[in-house]
Amino acid sequence: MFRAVKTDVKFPNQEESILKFWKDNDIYKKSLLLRHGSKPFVFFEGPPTANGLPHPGHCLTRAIKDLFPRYRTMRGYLCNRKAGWDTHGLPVEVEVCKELGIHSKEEIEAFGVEPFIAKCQQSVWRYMREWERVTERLGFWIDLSEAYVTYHQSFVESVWWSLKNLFDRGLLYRGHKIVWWWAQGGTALSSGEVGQGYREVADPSVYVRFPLVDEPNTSLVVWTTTPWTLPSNQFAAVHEGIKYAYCRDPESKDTLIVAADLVQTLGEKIKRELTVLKTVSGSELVGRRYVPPFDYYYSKMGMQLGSLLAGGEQHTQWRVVHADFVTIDSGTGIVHLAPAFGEVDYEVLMAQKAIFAQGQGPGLICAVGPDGKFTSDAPDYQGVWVKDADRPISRSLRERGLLWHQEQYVHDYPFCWRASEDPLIQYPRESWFIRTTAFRDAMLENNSKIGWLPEHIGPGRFGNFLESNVDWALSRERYWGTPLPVWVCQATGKMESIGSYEELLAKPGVQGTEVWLRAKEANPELAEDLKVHKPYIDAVTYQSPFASGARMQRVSEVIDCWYDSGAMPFAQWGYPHTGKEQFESQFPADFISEAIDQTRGWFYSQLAISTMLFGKQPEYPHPFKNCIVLGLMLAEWYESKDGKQRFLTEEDARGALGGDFVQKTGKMSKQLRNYRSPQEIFDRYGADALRWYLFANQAPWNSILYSERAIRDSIPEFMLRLWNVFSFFTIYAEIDGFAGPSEIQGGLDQLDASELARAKTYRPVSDRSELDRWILSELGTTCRDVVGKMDRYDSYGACESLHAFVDALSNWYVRRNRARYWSSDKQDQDKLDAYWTLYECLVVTSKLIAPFTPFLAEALWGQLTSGLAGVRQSVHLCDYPTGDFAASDVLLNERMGLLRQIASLGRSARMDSKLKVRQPLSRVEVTLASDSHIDWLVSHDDIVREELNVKEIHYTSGSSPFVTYSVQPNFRNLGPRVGPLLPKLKAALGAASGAELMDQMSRNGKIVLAIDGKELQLDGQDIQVRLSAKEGWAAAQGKSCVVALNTELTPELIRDGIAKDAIRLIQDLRKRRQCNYTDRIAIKVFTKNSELAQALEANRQLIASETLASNLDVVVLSSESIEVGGSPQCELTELADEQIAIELKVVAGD
RNA sequence: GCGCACGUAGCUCAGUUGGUUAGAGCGCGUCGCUGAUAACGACGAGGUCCGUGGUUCGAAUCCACGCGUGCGCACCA
Repeated sequence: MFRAVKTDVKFPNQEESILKFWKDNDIYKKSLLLRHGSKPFVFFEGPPTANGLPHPGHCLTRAIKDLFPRYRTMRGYLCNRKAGWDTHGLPVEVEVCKELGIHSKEEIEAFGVEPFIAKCQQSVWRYMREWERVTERLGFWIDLSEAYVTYHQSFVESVWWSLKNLFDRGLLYRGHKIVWWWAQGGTALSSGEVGQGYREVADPSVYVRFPLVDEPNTSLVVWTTTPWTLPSNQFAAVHEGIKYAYCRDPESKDTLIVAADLVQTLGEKIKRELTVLKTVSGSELVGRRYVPPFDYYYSKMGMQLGSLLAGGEQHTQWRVVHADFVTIDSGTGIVHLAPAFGEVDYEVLMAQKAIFAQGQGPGLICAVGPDGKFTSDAPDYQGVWVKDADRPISRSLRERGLLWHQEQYVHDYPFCWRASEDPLIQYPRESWFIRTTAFRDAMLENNSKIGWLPEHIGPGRFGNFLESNVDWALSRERYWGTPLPVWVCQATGKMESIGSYEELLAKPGVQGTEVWLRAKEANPELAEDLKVHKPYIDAVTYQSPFASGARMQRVSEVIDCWYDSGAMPFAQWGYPHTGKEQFESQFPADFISEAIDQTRGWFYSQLAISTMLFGKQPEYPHPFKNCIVLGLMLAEWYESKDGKQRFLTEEDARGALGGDFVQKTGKMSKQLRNYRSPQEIFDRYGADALRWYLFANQAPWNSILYSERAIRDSIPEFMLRLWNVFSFFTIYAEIDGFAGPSEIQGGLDQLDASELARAKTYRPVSDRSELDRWILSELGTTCRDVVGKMDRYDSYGACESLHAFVDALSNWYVRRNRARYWSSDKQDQDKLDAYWTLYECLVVTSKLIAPFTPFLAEALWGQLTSGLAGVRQSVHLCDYPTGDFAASDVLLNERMGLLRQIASLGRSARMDSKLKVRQPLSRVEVTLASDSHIDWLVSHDDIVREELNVKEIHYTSGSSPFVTYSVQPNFRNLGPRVGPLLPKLKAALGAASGAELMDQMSRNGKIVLAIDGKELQLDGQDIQVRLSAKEGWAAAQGKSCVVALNTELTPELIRDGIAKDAIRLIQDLRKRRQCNYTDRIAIKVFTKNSELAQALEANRQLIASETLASNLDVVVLSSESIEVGGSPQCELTELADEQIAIELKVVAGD
């Protein structure tokens, strides 16, 4: 038995109770148990950091991450969902520093590394509760209790294992790298941080002469925007393929060498004509020696020679070298190289070093200290901050005649994002790298096999990123992170890597473990996991295998926390120390999803690590097969026009500013607080509303507006419409005592059609009325469509399908069928068919929407199956409907679509002629372009008659007085065949009489035309016929039909219209008097107009039955007033422009 | 500066391998329905498909250039 539900449902409240139901009954666990042993669908959770509050963007990723696992689970897969938390790294340290009111490394050291990391460890859980609440409230089913945590010992050891693997294969190395250095803060910054701080500035740029050693009065001219790097010059670079010109400058005694193509540009710059003396190719310049502008190093090493590996000797530096990156886009085509202060410069140095015998090549020259000030190497500038040295250096060059030209150069330059006055410099720093460049091709190949959504990410953004791969700078000179598991022999400097804590303890002569033990003793609260962290792990040393008596000591660095996240596919299981089985069954992932900012983050770290560790075992792609790359979520807010009041909600703006405000959109910003907390959305509209909005409004990779109004608006168009259908069903099912599946003998499970078919009153679909067959056919089509789309990860398309179905169900099936539910015979088979059909639609729909709006689905399922023994406890324990239970009838769908179109055109025609639907009309003429569906339409004319309230309907596909025909070529067909003749053909067809052409076609089966003397035969497939309504008719036209109304009103039609109006008035009265649906009433109508009375009398039967009136009196009053005795049951109103009074009395309840 | 994406109605977005009348929802306007009822529905107005040029019988769709927006990369000396 069904209980009527209210239409004013409060979704948020309903969701809260469903959350409780899920929790109390362990539904999520059951959904997994149910699929025990099934084919796995593997999902990886990209770990969020829980040391900040979750924001709306996280809701988007979490909603998508929930959708597909739920769907696959219902499709019969086992989808484990292990949560995870990213817990290491600079963001955590920064957060703790803020709390402590410190920020430099010295201050951290002073505070103490030990208490510092203890604070870090605690801080990562600060917002855990909020995260868990948002996760749960959104309906994101994921196993939070089994979450992996990147600081846990097992995770750390797993990372160690992988690093040891790379180390042993020679892929993890220590090297110098040029990093972005914040000199004032004494630390390198990550590329992300650097990217935050770019700003446009004007820097001095100088053109400097480098005189050649072996060619008197001849100089190279180089250009640089960082004069302060000149004292550290080591090479000048040219490109072998570029032509260089020897030129004479009238104001310079030297002959100058610059790129030939730049001679003119440079001449214009200095406003003097440069005369080209000769040109040489770059390769002829390579190897030439020059005198650098400062002799701090040159004076000592200028003559230094080194032995070449290839034999012979060469000067170690201050030579011209070739470099690929040299272009003539700017400067002079000759590049000053200061390897200490530029990454590409540094690479050149390394390459040069490599051609010399060990120890014979050039070293790195660096006249600047880590504090960004010149060292004693450059005594003239010692202690001067590099940027402050630009000016004196230029002056010195000018004084010595080396400065050929100087100008301002405007460009973007990075500054510290936390101290925005401090420019960053590139600076050499020793750090650890992973040789990812050796795997560039492998990563590209692996990438090419990944199913990216949208597709262009693969070859586009991600592929490009891989193409320009550089070795992964792994180490961080910080505190809170996975310690780099490399121990160094204090005597020989030889190193080895350790793959686990146990392995470490098994080393000979281990010492220092007591540091941890003592700390733990002193503070038993300390998490056991901290023992593999700084500073405890640093204390552990062992006997060196490389030199007797020497100790092995860990290097001081921790690693980039992105490595942690990229290692999660195996580290989440502690693999290979533990969890071998889980790893093997849960790798690679079938599906992951994050926003596009993870391209260089988690997507890359995963792919790189996986490719390096596992190669082609298993086959590519791994570690993930499919990835939905989400767009960024944007904020929407309102502000006053003068911009004084900003970041308001729409409501607040309206309240505070009247209508005088503007809507703004932009990036979400924690600082600006330009978005509302997801919790507010949950409380006001519910999680399903948010989910549906996110899924159904655009393809997931588009950026999406987090708009409260849009979220609210997404409710009525789908969820509420479905709920109203459900409510309709329950109202009548209760009235009629429709038993539904409770009458079924034997076991019930998922209420599939086969189970329902066992009910006595359930008839085969083929025996039911056409509308029933139609909606079930649409249902089957929808199931297949949704499944096909979801299998392709097209959630947006699936929502479209679901939306269209709910629309058809609500706005056609239910609307056209209402009368069937009102029939007084409770056992009427047609009525029972209607119930069963609607019931089945609702049951299947609740399953279909379960992954999308899990709460609404659960609410529907719960009430549709209430009291049924044996039925699955939750819709999420059901199998997803695939549509194979009902043969879908494409022809029927098409025909019903046409019928709906005809109804719509009819309404349009009525609108045009201002004839409301309640006024019956005598006749409708429908003219169709083709006769293929006419017989069917004729057999269904009752539907259209009722829908359009007309007495008669007439279909034709032949000539019609309401319609003109025009014939057009079928371009798709004829295009390839007649090509260039098409425009003329089109014109010819247009010029001819449409009716005549159609005549010809029906007589001969073809049309023959001569175009440009060429005869063309067109058959039925080659033309398309268009209809249009002739002027002067109340008609409306669609693509393939025209609907025309006979607008003539006879007295009888007018009477019928009056009756319809009367019915409506009485119904309205019933409602206002709060009659029950089943109450019988007695009606008295008072009027002075006898024609009106006649109209009512003539339709007495109809009015009485429609309004459940057991008595209908029409009283014609002759007196002046129709106000009758002030009876409380009597009401004054208007009917057909006449005043009347209606008295309504309830006679009996049902 | 380079790369990737995007640019379609007032707003948010769809638009299949190019096919000649470009769609949806919201908003707006008009109206209807009234036994789902503080719900619902219909109809309508509204478009130089960013611009220019090209390919083609035919371009929102393909190509080139430009403009604008977003994101990423980058002192390419």
